[in-house]
Order: sequence, then C-alpha cells, then structure tokens
Amino acid sequence: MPRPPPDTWSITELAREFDVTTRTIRFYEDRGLLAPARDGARRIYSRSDRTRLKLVLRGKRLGWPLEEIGEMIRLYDAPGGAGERRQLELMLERIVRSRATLVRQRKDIELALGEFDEIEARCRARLDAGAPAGTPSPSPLDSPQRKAS
Amino acid sequence: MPRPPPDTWSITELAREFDVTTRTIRFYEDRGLLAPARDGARRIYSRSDRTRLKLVLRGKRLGWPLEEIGEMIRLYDAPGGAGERRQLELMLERIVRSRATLVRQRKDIELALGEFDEIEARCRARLDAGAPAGTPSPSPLDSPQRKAS
DNA sequence: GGACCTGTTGACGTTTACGTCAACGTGAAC
DNA sequence: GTTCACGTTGACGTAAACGTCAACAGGTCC
Repeated sequence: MPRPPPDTWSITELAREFDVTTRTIRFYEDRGLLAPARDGARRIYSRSDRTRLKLVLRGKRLGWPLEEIGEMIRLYDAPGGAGERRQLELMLERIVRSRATLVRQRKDIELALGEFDEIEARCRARLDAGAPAGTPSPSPLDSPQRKAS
Repeated sequence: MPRPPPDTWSITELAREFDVTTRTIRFYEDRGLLAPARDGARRIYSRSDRTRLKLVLRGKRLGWPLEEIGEMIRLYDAPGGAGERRQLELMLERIVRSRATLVRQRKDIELALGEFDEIEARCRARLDAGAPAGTPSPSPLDSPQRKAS
C-alpha cells in the first residue's frame, strides 16, 4: 500500500520537490509571500504553504515580479476576510487588469509558437535539401509587412 | 490621402512608439540585440530593426532574459547564412526546448485565468449578497486536494 | 562526546536591466 | 551667433532576486 502524502514539510523537502534553494524559500518568506508555522526556530510548511509556494513559482514562470505575485496571492487568499464592499470592487478592477495582461501574454505565446513553426519548417527544408552549406536564403525580418505585435 | 508609413526611424521615434526610453534601446544594442545603421554618429533604424525591437519587447513581456531573447532572435534571423548541417540540427533542438517552455507558460496562463474566474465569481457572490462586511468564507488555499501545478 | 545533518539569522556579494547624470556634437530656427 | 531639440558616449547609481559565506543551535548516531 502506498502511504498517504504528508501534510507538513520541511524547508529542504520543499526545496528539493520544487528545485529551488532553501535560501530562495526563505527569501520569499522575507518578502511576505510565505508565512510557515514554526517548531521552535524551524519552519514547518503546511499544505496551504506548499500551495502558496507553487503559486509563487508559477508567477515566476510567467515573469511576474515577486511584489506582483504577492498581490495576486493575497487576491486569491483574501476574499474570505477582507469583505468590505469597496475592497471587493477594487479587487474586481485588479482582476480585470491582470486578466488583460495574461491574455496579452497568451497572444504573445501564440505568435512565438507560430514563428517557431516557421523556423522549424525552414530548417527542415534546408536539411532535406542536403544543406549544401552556403546557399543563403533571405532573412524573414526584412519582409515589408508584418502583423506581429 | 494618408501618407505611406516611413521606412526608417530615429531612436526617439521608436522609443515613443513602443513606450520605452532611448536609454533602453541603446542598451539593447549594447547587448547585441539591435544593430542599426548610422548616419555619422546617429542611429538609423530600418524596418527590420524595428521588427527586431518588437520581438525583443515581446520576449520581455514573456519574462525572458535579454540573453535568451538574443538567442531567439538569432534563431529567427540566421537560417539563411549559418546553414551548416550540424548548426541546423542544433537549432531544431533549441526550438524543441523553447517550444516546451512556451507551452508550459501557456498552461500556467490558463490555470491563472481559471483561478481569476473563481475569484471573480466569489467577489460577485459576496457583492450580490450585499457584502455585509464580516461574514468570512474559507480560504481556497486550504482545500485538501489541488491539481494546480 | 565528537561527528554529522539539518536548521537558523545576518551580512555581504552578484547579476540583470536599466535610470541618471555629465559633457559634448550638430543641424535648424530666429 | 546663440538657442534649442535631438543625438552621442561614458561613468556611475540602483532595485530585484537571489547566492555565498559565517557563526551558531539542536538532534542523533555510534
């Protein structure tokens, strides 16, 4: 029988699991992104701490600064407590803006993927042609019209 | 009649168009991402220089370091000249890896967008309920199972 | 009762991606 | 002929996100 997954973790366990250094995890705590419990001086990470770390790393993969990641996480974490009407409306505004950024990024990715397909096709064409080493083709950067944004 | 778009630009024109500083554009040149022509000392940007700058800024929006952006652009620019067989194969490898990164990022975006939808729904629910200021709901971070990566 | 592993805080160093002057050149405008 | 916008190079400063020590503490293995 496979034993059930643990529900608390040490800092090195998390570091290994997500391939970051312990220094990095402590740094995130210092910037207010994590707040693990303590056993004496040692940090004990709960399931929700672990989830927060995952969210942080996802934000990083999307290129967000830690500050912004913190705001996002607080967005995701808060709606229980800070339920003032004005607060909720502010939150919705933030979501609209953040969503626009994400959609923009997604579009950038689609464009880049399309260009990778082009490059690959040209590479394969040249390989299939035997790649005679020295038959230049024009750079795609010089095309007169492009719709890339 | 609308006059045709220009086919060369000054550094300030590009800076204004793309909302960056001239310092930034010169810095990109310093890192080898741009190589505009010169009129004496002044930089003259061609259509392909402008396209390169657009590619750089897109890379930035995706969170890539400038070094990596440089490699990507060279990927996109090179396949005409450097047509050695071995080079082409290396290029294909690079494309595979870069594509994987992009796909991963896209997945991260989809996940984040989904969570934004959740947050928005909870916000609206609370607003519709009159937002009585002080009826806490549980934090989603504490849910026992999550498939978020 | 050392050796060793894991953990802590604190201080300092480093890289990236620019910002911010300073000092100067140059062509058009008045 | 000087003012002004626009441009140049070069040096220095800086914020973010860690890396890299150093010095120390608490278990535990033998």
